[in-house]
Amino acid sequence: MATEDLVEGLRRAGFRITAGRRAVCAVLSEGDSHLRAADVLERARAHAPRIDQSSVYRTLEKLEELGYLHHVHLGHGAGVYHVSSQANHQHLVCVDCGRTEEIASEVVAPMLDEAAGMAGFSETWLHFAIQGRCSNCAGTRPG
Amino acid sequence: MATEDLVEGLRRAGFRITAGRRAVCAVLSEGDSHLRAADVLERARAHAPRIDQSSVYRTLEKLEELGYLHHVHLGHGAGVYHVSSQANHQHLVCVDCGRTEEIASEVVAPMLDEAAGMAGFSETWLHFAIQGRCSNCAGTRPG
DNA sequence: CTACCTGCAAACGGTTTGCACAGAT
DNA sequence: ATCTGTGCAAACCGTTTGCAGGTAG
Repeated sequence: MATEDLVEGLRRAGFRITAGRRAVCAVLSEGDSHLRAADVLERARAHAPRIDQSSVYRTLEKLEELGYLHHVHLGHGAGVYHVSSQANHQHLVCVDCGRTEEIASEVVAPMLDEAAGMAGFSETWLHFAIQGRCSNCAGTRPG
Repeated sequence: MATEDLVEGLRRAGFRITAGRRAVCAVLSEGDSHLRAADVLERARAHAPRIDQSSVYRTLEKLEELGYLHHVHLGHGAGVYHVSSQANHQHLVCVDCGRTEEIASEVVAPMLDEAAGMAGFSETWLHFAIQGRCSNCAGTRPG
């Protein structure tokens, strides 16, 4: 998604366009997944040097409310942000070493939708974390 | 799982058995899922009034290392603890209201195992969170 | 001009850690 | 007697909030 699409989305929702907001949009449009708020802050400062973390959080929150963005807490640390249009995928997180692998959506989406539907849920985020033990760590510990 | 099983597990692993550790084990053996550390603390104080949160965390950590316990961060707040033998299930978490529904494992386990296996993961935790929008909240927001 | 937005700093909730003492072995 | 575990308090991380001043509209 292009910077201007995000900016325009904010504008249309009645929000003012500031240097900081534009910077956050620019960072998100770079295409990287799994950005933590701190990453967004760091990169946004390349465009808007005086931007503060609070502004980053506030902008991310607004973009998320508008549906341009999701965030998940993959492990036990900071949440990671995704622009919504990026290819859907799931995460496998190794509980031992923290390594994460992605699984393409097609593998799990149909089952997820069905399971969610049974409970009356809709608009399931096809981006979440499954915990497990990766191949490196599987042998090193009793279980 | 009975209190004594957990206590015995700690003992066999070389840990000393204190009133606090026994209290945490007792709480966990009550059978409730989704206990946050703060819940465990509160209930443990019924058995060991002077126990501190730090001891609760330390004991939970040890039980988790021994494989008796898992914990997950279902939403954006505190993590919840499960004793491993409890019936496996997944969680649907509503991103709007926080309501959580459980899905029995059989619905999703086969697919999960397959997906995890493709990435070389094993011992997948069949307990994690899927985010979505519950039936109550689905209509109230553009999306 | 006047809301809205900002940077700053401080509060916050959940968790972890350093310490000196208590207590299990 | 020894050394692990404890309670306490303070640090910590990620996130949120109150505020007075700044700026988009």
